[in-house]
Amino acid sequence: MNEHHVNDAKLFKALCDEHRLAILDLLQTSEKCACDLLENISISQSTLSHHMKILVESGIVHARKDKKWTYYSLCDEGITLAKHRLEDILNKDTTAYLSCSSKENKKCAS
Amino acid sequence: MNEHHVNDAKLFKALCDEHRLAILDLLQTSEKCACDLLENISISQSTLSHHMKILVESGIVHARKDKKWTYYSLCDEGITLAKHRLEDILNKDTTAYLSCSSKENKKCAS
DNA sequence: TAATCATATCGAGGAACATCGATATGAATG
DNA sequence: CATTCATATCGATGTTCCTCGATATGATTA
Repeated sequence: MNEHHVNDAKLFKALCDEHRLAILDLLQTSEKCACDLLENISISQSTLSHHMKILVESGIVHARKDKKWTYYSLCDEGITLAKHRLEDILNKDTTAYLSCSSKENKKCAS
Repeated sequence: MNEHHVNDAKLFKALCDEHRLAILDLLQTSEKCACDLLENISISQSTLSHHMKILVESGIVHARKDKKWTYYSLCDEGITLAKHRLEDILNKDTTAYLSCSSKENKKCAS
């Protein structure tokens, strides 16, 4: 299994949960602390903390600690990377070198 | 919970598995039938069929039946949609109207 | 320094998912 | 028309993930 695919799968797993998408939505306008997010999403505090960890580890969100609070914001670098990875995965290769597999024992004529 | 987030989560779930990413990689150069894909990925036939169903239902991949074979290819419309959804989710809102929540009982000064 | 507040971590329960072998379906072939 | 081939579906199993309450941590406040 290609290691890139494993890493890309991890990246997109951060976007697989509806609560995490809602959190990203809230972060679009500005940096927010955990208590701000918690006020707007119907999940427990421990669950929010779990989701924030996944978002931060994906590189899409940045965490900043100040006094008692942790502030979260969208991270430009992670976002750019995610977009590029999606481009690579979904862009058709227009320089295709073969129209089908090169195996000789193929029974399938595509 | 916002219905858009539920739908977007479904879309990105299609990209969450390393085998599905490997399949998309194989489809970049050209349309492939299931047996072509099976030759290049170390999973069982029933598992491949399961993954293809998820990819097709996500709209990213198109399936075409001809005689005994099913041919799969990247679907331009689904790909465009996926890119747009990622843009919407990850693009910072530069027309932000508020720097923080408007709740009055906030204890957090962000 | 005891109490309170914001957040993180832990452990458990349950749901969703990937995987497989067995089997079904439906088309081609001898 | 029985067999083979390509793919889909089913049912079971193990793993991953979301969720929660309880608790830990670490900073602020009375």
